[in-house]
Amino acid sequence: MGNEPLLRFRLDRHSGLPVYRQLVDQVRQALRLGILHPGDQLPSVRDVVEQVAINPNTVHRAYRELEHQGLVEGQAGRGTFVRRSLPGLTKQHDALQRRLTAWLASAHAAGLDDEAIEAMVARAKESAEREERS
Amino acid sequence: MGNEPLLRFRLDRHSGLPVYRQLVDQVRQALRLGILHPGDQLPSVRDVVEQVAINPNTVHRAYRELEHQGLVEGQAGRGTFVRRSLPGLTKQHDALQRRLTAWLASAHAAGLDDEAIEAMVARAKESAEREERS
Amino acid sequence: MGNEPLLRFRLDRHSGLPVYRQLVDQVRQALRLGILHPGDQLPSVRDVVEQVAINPNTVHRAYRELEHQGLVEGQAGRGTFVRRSLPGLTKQHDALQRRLTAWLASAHAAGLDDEAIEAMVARAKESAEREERS
Amino acid sequence: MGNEPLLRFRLDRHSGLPVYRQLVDQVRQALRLGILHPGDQLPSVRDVVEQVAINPNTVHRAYRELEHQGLVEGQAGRGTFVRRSLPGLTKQHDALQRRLTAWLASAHAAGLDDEAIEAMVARAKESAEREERS
DNA sequence: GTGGTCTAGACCACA
DNA sequence: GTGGTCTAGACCACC
Repeated sequence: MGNEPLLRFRLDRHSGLPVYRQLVDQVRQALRLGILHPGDQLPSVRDVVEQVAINPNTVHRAYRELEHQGLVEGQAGRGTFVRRSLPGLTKQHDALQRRLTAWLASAHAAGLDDEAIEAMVARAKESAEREERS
Repeated sequence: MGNEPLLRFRLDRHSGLPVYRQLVDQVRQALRLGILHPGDQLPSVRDVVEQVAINPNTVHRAYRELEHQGLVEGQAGRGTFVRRSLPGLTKQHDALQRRLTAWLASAHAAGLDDEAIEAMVARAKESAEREERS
Repeated sequence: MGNEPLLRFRLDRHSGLPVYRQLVDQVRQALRLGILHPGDQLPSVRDVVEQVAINPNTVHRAYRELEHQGLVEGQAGRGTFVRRSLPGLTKQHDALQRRLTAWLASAHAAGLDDEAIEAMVARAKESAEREERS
Repeated sequence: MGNEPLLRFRLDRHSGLPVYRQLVDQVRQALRLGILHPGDQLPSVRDVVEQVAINPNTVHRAYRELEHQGLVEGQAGRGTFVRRSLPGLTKQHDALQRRLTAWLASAHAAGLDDEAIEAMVARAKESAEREERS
């Protein structure tokens, strides 16, 4: 039976973020989004290696980092398993998600590229911080 | 005249992004947002070093990269100046910016932290990509 | 000036303990014994490599582990530095140390080898635990 | 007959020592302490598996190692039996054992935790070695 | 099969 | 010079 993995990793080689860090972030995100739950098994190191064509050590590095964060536990000979979750996004946040997705569509429609969108997000965050301090 | 610099750099030591890359990104963003225009002077290497406590070489490296991208020009003994701008955010985009800022405020109000917001943005982008492919 | 390192590592290849773990333990012990203090620099990765003839990655692994434990901080281009110490052995414990050293001498005098001494220590610990539970 | 096993294994998952090695060490220690004698039967693989929740292969591996050391002999279908003992701790060493146990109690009373005690033991051993060399 | 450790060596970012 | 990331590949412990 082709056990489909719960999680598929995607690497962005140009992001400047270390690969192991991208893996860590994606697992954390999956925990947040409720894609992974305590007890679930992460894709095996060898699976990930096949998926994204990186070195086993790099995957291992990422999984070790997650283990340090207490999110995951590697069990020799069995696999790597989720230990705890992260404060997640529940149904209450669906409306927010929809609004954001709609916003993104508008932004694309207005001809904005990825970097421009990044710039907007950054600017919005700065505004928010200024609000907070005041 | 107490020349206030047009641009203030902000480093995030935990982002995983190389420092020089954060500098480059922030200059590009400033060009997009219309904070910097052709002819404007970038903060001097010494200014930056004072601001963010990094090594001058790292600043040089970032400015060199921007020069390589044709965005900026170093003039020996005078400083580094903007040569051209980037497809920017015009007034037509103000509405978008406002909507996004409002969205962020709602998200914060809903108790979402930075990582959760990141997760939502990532998810929205994925939705957008799926749309595109279909 | 031949800056003498504060710490010299010693490996036991037959102990069964992973090398990186031996390094971690020795740094922790040095913190406990007051050999290392906050602000002190650990021997550079390359120094350790020369000292004990292991791979840089292994040293790096150990230092990263210590960093995760919050004991140490790696600063790119500068070195690795102690951040905080561990509840240490003060002068109040000198008497205990002397008694133990004397005991060890007696044990050796009685012809006990290392494994026998280990066995005694293990047995003493078990006695102590039994006491505790009762 | 409810044969109580002479030996109960205890695993420390965080010690860094391989499990099979912990088993081997504990058998050797039992031989030294006179808990096991030639002719005695080791706990069956199944017993051990129940006790400490590990894979039978790992127990086999440990027993094989002990057999290789000539300490133990596996008899197909019957069990694994002690062949010879190790230079042990006789009554002459009881005094030493008592002194050590007393020392440990003092150390605990002084508020030292396990790692601190380890540090003291390590330090005492170093002192002993220095003595020897001189 | 799984994860874990170690080696060898390249290249990058930073001071 | 420093630490940090990644690759390639061997071998071990465990299920």
